[in-house]
Order: sequence, then C-alpha cells, then structure tokens
Amino acid sequence: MIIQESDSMPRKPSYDRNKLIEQARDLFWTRGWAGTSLKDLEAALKMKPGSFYAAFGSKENLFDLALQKYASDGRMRLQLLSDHHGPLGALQRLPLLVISSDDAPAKACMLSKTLLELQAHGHPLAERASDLLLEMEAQFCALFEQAQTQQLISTARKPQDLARRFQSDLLGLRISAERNGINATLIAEELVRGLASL
Amino acid sequence: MIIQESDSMPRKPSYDRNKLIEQARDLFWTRGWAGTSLKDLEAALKMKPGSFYAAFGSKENLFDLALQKYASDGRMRLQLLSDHHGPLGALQRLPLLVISSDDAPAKACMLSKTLLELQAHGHPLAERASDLLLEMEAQFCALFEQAQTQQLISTARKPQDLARRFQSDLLGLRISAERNGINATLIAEELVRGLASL
DNA sequence: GTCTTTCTTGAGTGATCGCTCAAGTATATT
DNA sequence: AATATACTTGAGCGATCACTCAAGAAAGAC
Repeated sequence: MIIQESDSMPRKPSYDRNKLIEQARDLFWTRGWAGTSLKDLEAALKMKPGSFYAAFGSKENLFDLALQKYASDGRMRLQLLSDHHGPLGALQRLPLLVISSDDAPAKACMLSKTLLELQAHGHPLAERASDLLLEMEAQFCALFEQAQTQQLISTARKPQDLARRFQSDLLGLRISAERNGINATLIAEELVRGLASL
Repeated sequence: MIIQESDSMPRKPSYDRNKLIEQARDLFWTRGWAGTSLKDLEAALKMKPGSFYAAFGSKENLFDLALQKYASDGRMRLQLLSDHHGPLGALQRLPLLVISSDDAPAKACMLSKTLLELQAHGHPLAERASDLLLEMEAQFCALFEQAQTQQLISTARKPQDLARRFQSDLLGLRISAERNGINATLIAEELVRGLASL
C-alpha cells in the first residue's frame, strides 16, 4: 500500500513506473475510459489488483497520469520540431506527423477522445482534457505569433484565431485518419498548403 | 415479446415508437454507448425492462436504430437546404447550422463519437457509423459536383477531395464547438469563407 | 541469521451491467 | 360476457465492474 515512503527501502518496486504509465496511456488512448477495464490494465501492465492500487490508487488517477504524459510528450515534440525547423516549419510538419507515426497506438487525439466520451458526465477527466487542449492551443498560438514576428506569414489574422482554426482542422484530420478507407494524407497536405499561403 | 405481429391487434403498444427512438438517439448522442445505461434509457423512455426488450430487442439494436435516424435526418436536412439555397448555399449554411441548433443535444457529430468510442473494439456499431460517414461524404461530394456544374465554384479540385476536406473540417469544427470557452462560430465563418473562394 | 519495512498476491467485496421471463393487464374479436 | 392475443410489469438472473485487504514474499538494516 505504501510506495516509496521511507528513504531506506527494504524492497524496491519491481516495475518501471514510467513505462507502466506509457502502457496505460496507449491502452486508454485506443480503447477509451469505459472501454478499458481493470482486467485489461492488469493484463497489459502485468500487475495484480493489489499492486495496481498500491502503485496508482485508482483507475481514474492512472488515466489522469496518462493524459498528462500524453500532453507533455506532445508538447515536447512540437517544441523540438520548432527548434529544428522554426515555428512555421513545425506547424507544417505536425499534421503529417500525427497521422503517420507508426509507434502511436491511434491516429485520433487522446484529449479529444476523452473530452467527447466524458464531457456529458461532467467527469473530472473531461475537464483535465479540456485544460490540456487549451494548453495545446496556446502553444500553437505562440508558434503562429513567432511566425508573424519572423515575417514568415502575414499578420492579417490574429495568432489566436489562426491557432484555434489550426487546432480544429487538426482534430478533424485526426478523426479522418482514424477511419478506414480514408486517405488522410491528402487532407493533411491540403491543410499544410493552407498554412504556406498565409 | 411479440410487437405488431398479426393484423388484428388485441392490444396496441402505448408508445410512439418513433419518438422513443428519437429520445434514445438524444441520450446516446450525448452520453455515448457505454455512457448510456439501460437504467438511463428506462428512465428517459419511461419503459420497464420487459417492454424495452419486447420493443427493441437489445440496447445495441436500439443504438443502431438511433444511428440510422440520426443519419437520415441529417441527410434530409442537407437535401432541403440544397433545394432552397442551391448546392453551394447548402454547404455554406451547414457549418453554422450544426453548431448553433438549439434542439440538438450535442454539437459533436454522433457518428464520429460512435466511431471513436467503438472502433478499437471492432464493434459492429462502429462499422455502421463508418458506413454512414461515407454516405455523408458522398452527399457532400454530389453537392460539390453540382456546384461545379453550375459554375458556382472552380473545377480545379476534384469534388471527392473537396468533400473529404469539408467533412474533415466539419468534424473538427463540431468537436471545437463541444468544448467550453471556445467560440466555434469564428471557425465556422472561416470555413464558410474558404468555400466562397473556391 | 533476524528483524523490519515494503511490495506482491489473489480470493473476494458490493454495485452495477445488460437482460429474462413468468405473471398480470388490457383490448379487439367473437 | 367469454376468449384469444399481445403489451406491461418488476423481481431477479449471471456476468462484469472497480476495488479491498489479509496473508505471504522479498530485500535492506543490523
């Protein structure tokens, strides 16, 4: 029941907590909140109920950790993209990246999936997803602002509006990519073309 | 157990089947598949379990009926819009309409919500939603084709591509509209502006 | 080796899930 | 009124849900 309380540890946990959170994130990402049972988690993480609850407290708490990991990984990836290719280059590369990365367990955005599933229930996790979506939008906004400052795009439209529109299109693209028999690459390329002509 | 089998009926059902399906559709639309329990349905439709199963067979079957009603109502609405305002007018009016209609129980598209929730489980209802999304896309495609034939928009891009992009943006718009604190009207207006300059 | 602290185990909790069915009730036909 | 047929009722089914906890196993401290 107590994980890592005292400094001198008689017995260390036999797992890598961070890896477990990543595995849980992948499961939740693909199957959603209600679609992921504790049996699923126990099987994927190879943990018995007791260990699971000692380590994470509850399914809800683990989902929250998974959401935060999802968001912070995404944020870091975009930041890296911006470091290497500039603000506009990052925004242009993102659409194709999110729908073609092979290691991701799903194409659709985990935040939007969570929001759609749980918002109607007033579930705390929906609010968390909502907050993280706002953070994402703010990051987009900052990049558009930099792109304008560096005169890479026109200043005709407010960065805030550009960011909102971009995020909306991106969410739509990622749903389209989740569908079978839809060539989302074409949509992504059009989206990027739209960015180029701003 | 037998509903409407013989012509001469000793006792007619006391409910309006179509209205029940609409009520169920609204519940499923907002709360999703797993998020809607039979207790919820029994309360909303004012039916005891026995009547429910006599009338609809199963929760899954009712959800299927609800999906079909959702899709056919949407299809008819768009057709009416086209009759009154032409193909381009219909496509231009749709975005603002779907995010601002007060009678709809949710902003996001029920088909996309169903797809996102159930696709990973290989659930039959996800396949149904997928089929209906394809039908919707086909309807968009036909309207874009008519708009080109009537020389309302350029023929530079294939109607199929225009339809796919439009549907993708619309799905994104509707998710954005579902969020709190997001002014989706601005996104919708931009989307419509994009259509005007095709 | 002994002790102490912590992690692991898994049978089992009450609650809720979708669903069944035997009994009761209502109505058109005769 | 009697009968036949079909709808309504609601207690309760087995299965699964997220979760608990007492007992056992492992490892650092001494």
